[in-house]
Amino acid sequence: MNEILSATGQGQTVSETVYRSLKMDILSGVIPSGSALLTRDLLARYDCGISPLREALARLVGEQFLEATSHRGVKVPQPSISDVEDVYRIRIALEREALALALTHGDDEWEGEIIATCHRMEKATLPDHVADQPTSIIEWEIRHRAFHHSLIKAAPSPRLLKLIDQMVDQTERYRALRLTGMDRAKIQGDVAAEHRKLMELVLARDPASLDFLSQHLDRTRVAVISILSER
Amino acid sequence: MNEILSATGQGQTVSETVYRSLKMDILSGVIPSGSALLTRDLLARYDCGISPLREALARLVGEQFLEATSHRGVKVPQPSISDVEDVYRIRIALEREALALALTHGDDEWEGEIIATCHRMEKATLPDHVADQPTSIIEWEIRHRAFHHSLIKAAPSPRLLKLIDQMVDQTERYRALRLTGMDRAKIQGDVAAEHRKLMELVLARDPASLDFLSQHLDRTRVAVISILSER
DNA sequence: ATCGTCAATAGTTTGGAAAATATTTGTATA
DNA sequence: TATACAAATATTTTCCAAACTATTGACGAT
Repeated sequence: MNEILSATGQGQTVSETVYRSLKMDILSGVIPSGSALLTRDLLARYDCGISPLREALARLVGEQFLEATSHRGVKVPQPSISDVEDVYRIRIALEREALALALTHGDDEWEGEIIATCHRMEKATLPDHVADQPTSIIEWEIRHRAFHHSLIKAAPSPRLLKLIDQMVDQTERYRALRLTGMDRAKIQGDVAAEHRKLMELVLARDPASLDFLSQHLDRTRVAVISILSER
Repeated sequence: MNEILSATGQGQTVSETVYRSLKMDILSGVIPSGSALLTRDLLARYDCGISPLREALARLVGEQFLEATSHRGVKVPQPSISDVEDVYRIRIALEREALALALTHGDDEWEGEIIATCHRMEKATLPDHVADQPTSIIEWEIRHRAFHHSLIKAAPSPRLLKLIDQMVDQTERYRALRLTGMDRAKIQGDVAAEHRKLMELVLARDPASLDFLSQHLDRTRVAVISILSER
C-alpha cells in the first residue's frame, strides 16, 4: 500500500490512480475492444482493493468508456460507425459554441497561446535529426490536441470545456485509425496548411472560423468512418 | 439490510436507492447549496453503509451535482449566474442539434408521442375540480419535461440524448426559481401558446423550429437569471 | 429429445475496521 | 502577545470478509 502511494508520486488517492491507469489502457488500446474485464484480473493488474477499483469502474461507466451489464461484469465497448458519428456530431456542436465564445472573450494571452501551441505542433513535424529529443507521430498528436484546445480555451464556460474534453477523449480510442495513412509528408502538407488557415481565421476573429472548424472536424470524422467501414 | 431492501420495494440495490434519494434532495433544495456533506450525517440520514454511500457520491460528483476535494469531502456547488448561463448555453446547442436530427428521422410514432405529451401537459393546467387526481404545478413541470423530451426523442444519438438529459437535470436545481411568478393563468396563456406553436413547427418539419426552440429555452434562461440576480 | 428445476459457480454489493490525511487545539518559546 | 511546533481530533479513504444475486450447466421427468 505504501508502495502504491509512493509509486503515484503525488498525494493522489488510489482510486484516482486506478482510474487514470485504466482509462489510459482503454484509450491506448492495450485492452482490446469488446473484451470483458474480469474483476480478479483487474485487482491483480492494478494491485489494489475492491473499493477503489469499483469506484474507478463506476466513473468510467459513467463516462461511457466502459459498458456494464448486471452480474456479467464490464467490457470495453465495440467501436461502431454510428457511435463515431454520434461523438463527432456532439463534438462539432460543442466546439462551435466554444469557439464562438472564445472569439468574443479571448485576450492577448489567449492569442499568444494559440501561436505557441501551433508552433510546437509544426515543430513536431520536422525531421528528427536536428532535435535533441526525437518527436514521434504520437508526440504530434499530443501537440495537435493542445493546439485545438488552445483555440477554445478562452471560452468562459468550464462545463462546456469539460464536455468537449470528454468527447475528445472518446475520439482518442480511434487515434490509431485516424493516423492510418497519415505520414509526416501529409502532416507537413495539407493538414499543416489547414491548421494555419484555421489559426489565421481565429486570430482575425473571423466568424467564418466557426464553419471552417466544423468542416475540419468533419473531415476527420469522414476519414475515421471510411477506414472503419473497410473492415 | 432486509428492511432496506423491503423498504425500497423493488429489487433495487442500496447504492441506487441512496443515489436517487440524494440526487432528489440536492435538486429539490432540501440540502442547501454551499453546504458541506459530512459522511457520518449522510450515513445516518440514508441508513446505509459506507460503500453504497461512496458509490452514490462518486456518481453525483461525476455528474457535477456535487464538488469533491481530496480528503475534504463533498459539497453542494453554489448556484451562480455564470453557471446557469453555462448550462443553458450547452443545453441549447445540444437540443438544437437533437431537434435537427429528429426532424429528419422522426416517424409516425414520434409524431404521435409529441401530440400525446403535449395533450397531457395542457391537461395539467386545467382546474382541479374535474380531475380525480388533482394536478399540481409540479405535475405540470414533469409533463412539461416529458413534452420537451418527446420532441427530440427520434434523434438517433444515444449520447446526445443522454447529455441533454444531464443538462436538464442541472436546470432542475432552479425549478423553484423558474416557477416563481408562473401561475396557472400564465401557463394557460403565453406559455401554452408558445408550446403549441413549437409543436406545430416541429410536426411540419419546419427548419424554423430550431430557432424557435432556441429562443424558447433562452427566454427561460433570461427569466431564471433575472430572478437570481435580484438577490 | 425437450423442457423445467436445482445445484454449482462466478460476480456483485455491503458493512465495518484499519490506515491515511487534514484540521484543530494546546503548549512552549521568543 | 504572537508564532511555531506538536499532539489530539475529526474526517476521509481503503481494504477485506461475508452476505447476496444472477447465470450456467447438469440432471431428471415428461
